[in-house]
Amino acid sequence: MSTVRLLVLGSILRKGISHGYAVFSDITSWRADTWTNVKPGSIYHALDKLESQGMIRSVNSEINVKLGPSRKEYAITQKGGSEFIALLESALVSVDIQQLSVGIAFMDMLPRQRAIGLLQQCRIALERSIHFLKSLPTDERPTDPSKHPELVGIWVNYVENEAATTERILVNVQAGKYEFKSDLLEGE
Amino acid sequence: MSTVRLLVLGSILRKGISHGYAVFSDITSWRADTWTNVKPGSIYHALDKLESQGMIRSVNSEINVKLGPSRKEYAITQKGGSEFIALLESALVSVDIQQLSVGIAFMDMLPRQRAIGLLQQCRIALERSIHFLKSLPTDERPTDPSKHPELVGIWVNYVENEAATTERILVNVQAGKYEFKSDLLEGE
DNA sequence: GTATATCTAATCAAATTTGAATACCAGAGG
DNA sequence: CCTCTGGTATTCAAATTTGATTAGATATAC
Repeated sequence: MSTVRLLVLGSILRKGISHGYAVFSDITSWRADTWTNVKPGSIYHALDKLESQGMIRSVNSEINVKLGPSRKEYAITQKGGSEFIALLESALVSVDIQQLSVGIAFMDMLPRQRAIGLLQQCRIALERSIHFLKSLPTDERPTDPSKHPELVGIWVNYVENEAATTERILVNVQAGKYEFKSDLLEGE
Repeated sequence: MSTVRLLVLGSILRKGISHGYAVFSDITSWRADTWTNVKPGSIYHALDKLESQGMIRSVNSEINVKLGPSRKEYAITQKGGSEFIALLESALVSVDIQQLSVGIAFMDMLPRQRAIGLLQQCRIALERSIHFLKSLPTDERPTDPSKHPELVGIWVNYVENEAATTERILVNVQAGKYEFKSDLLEGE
């Protein structure tokens, strides 16, 4: 699963009503040179797809009429809301750093406890992955690339680093850092 | 650029003559649960494309006739050899860990000095990336996801880790570790 | 000896992504 | 007022990737 749908739904949700170009500039402004190399084409495709699936519906808030050619504006439907949550939850347990990142970006849309639970699951998955990677045989004069010590090393490092990062976030979230949607309802 | 072409060319080069399924099992056996989630379809597509571009040509070494349905076998052409080198060099300077990994897997097909040069370039690019990421503003109560400290943190960590890994490999390669194609010609 | 699982090998339609192109509008400079 | 530049907004064809399916051959188990 790529992150485009999640990014698009999240971006629209944050704004209430949005359109392709706004989603695009949102997303690219969030870029860190590294993650999210999402191209405009993918976004418009995702929008069409999401609309045809009833996840978003087009609205026309004539409010924002200004600048340049006309836009198609969208809002999230109920179904789209559920889809967003589903995608978000699966991103937050992902071992893939791109997905995990997007999950972190939107984790505050979940109840804090739920986010904690998912991050813990993620931790466990990462541990398993480390264990697996460390079990791979290596060879200083590898017959095939898979046995190259540096190659295995890269991935052990990568996953260990991600595990540490996840752990740190988990600790912060558990300690009450950052504002979660749920905090507003119960706390205060 | 994805890594499929590089992986396919590299796999065929290592074997001399190969076919789709062999490339596929090669690649998946090299998997580390993490990288290279390359599906069969992509490989066969890449093979067709590479053949139509004259990078590989089909041969039939009736030598390996055994087991299961019949295969289409391929060998690398001169043009394909150059393409392989080009892809390999660009992978070795990539900041993307998937690409860098594949680059490491095949770096021994370059002269040692060339690999060192490319890894140094990669190091520099990573430093620049770290510098950029660290310059991004963050906010404990972020208005948009890009300012989330954890999100920026993930990427700083990720790139720093990759820089450290690259440095380590560089040191090893400079110290004469691993066998490079070029070593056989000059050394000994 | 015969069903059945498993490994080998490839294909294909559908979905997605890429990259380039198009078009609209506003402001700046001559 | 006219043209050029740059930001806004979307579209589209072509390329690639995905996921499921097909299918041959061999081994296994009954």
